[in-house]
Amino acid sequence: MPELPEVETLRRGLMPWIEGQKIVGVQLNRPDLREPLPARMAARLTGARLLALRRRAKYLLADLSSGEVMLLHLGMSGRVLLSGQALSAAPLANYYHEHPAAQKHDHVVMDFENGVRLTFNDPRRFGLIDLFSAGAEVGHPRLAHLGPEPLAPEFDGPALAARLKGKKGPVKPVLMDAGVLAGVGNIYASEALFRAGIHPERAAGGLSARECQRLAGAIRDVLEAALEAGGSSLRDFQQADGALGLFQHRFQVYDQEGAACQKPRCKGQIAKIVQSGRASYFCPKCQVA
DNA sequence: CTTGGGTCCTGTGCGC
DNA sequence: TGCGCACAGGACCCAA
Repeated sequence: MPELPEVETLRRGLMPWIEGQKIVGVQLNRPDLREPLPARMAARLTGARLLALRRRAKYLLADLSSGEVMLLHLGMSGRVLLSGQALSAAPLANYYHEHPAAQKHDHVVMDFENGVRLTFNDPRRFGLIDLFSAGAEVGHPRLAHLGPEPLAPEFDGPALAARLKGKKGPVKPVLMDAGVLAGVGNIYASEALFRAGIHPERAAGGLSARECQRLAGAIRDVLEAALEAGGSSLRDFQQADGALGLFQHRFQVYDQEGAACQKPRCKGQIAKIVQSGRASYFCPKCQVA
């Protein structure tokens, strides 16, 4: 499910309930996700206090009082569920107040001292959990080679141009390369190119400074719009299953093949192509090759 | 070095 | 209604 806005929405949703809380119990229902779970994971987590919850790209990073950092990635199908009596007073509707019965693919369950329970569910198991000492974060193989954060204040047209320089491949898959730019996935790559009016098959390194300026702005705008939708869904949208971190968002091109282009006065029809094995959506009329 | 393709895994939705 | 297949929001690994 998750791209950067979903992960950030999840981080913001979890933070008030687990930050500063001590982990009092950890239940592991299988030894691995995509990779084996960290050695002695339950013992290493139990008794530690979760000091802060950060995000880098699509990774959540939890700083623990034990001096270790827990890294969590949701993969394609990962979800996090919060439950517990402590949430009864919450102004938020989309939490369980009682612990629900265990579901299929509930792989990791963590209980905090305030009674809040965090459940990680991931059918496809492309998710990842790692645990390492804080000093090992810089240089962690999953984090060391990530590109810049698109929501960081210093990310702008020239910064994007520098990342795309010399890249001969089509811009859409290049945008999805986490080493080029962190956190932009298949949905928002298409959405951003549409907003910027740039064809997904354009050579990444061939974009003009002006186009890079437009594209950088479009990436930031679409991510922020999704974040805003996530934030409001968190407050207002009650999900049937209580799952946190997902929200309905109206995409302008993603999964909209055949729909009318939403740009004013454009009579185009959204098209779908496959690039590097992933679906890309665009308007052939206003995104010129 | 880049780039494209295969791979991990389960669930869902579509066409027949 | 059942069955088989294509495809799904990520990201690594490897061959060319």
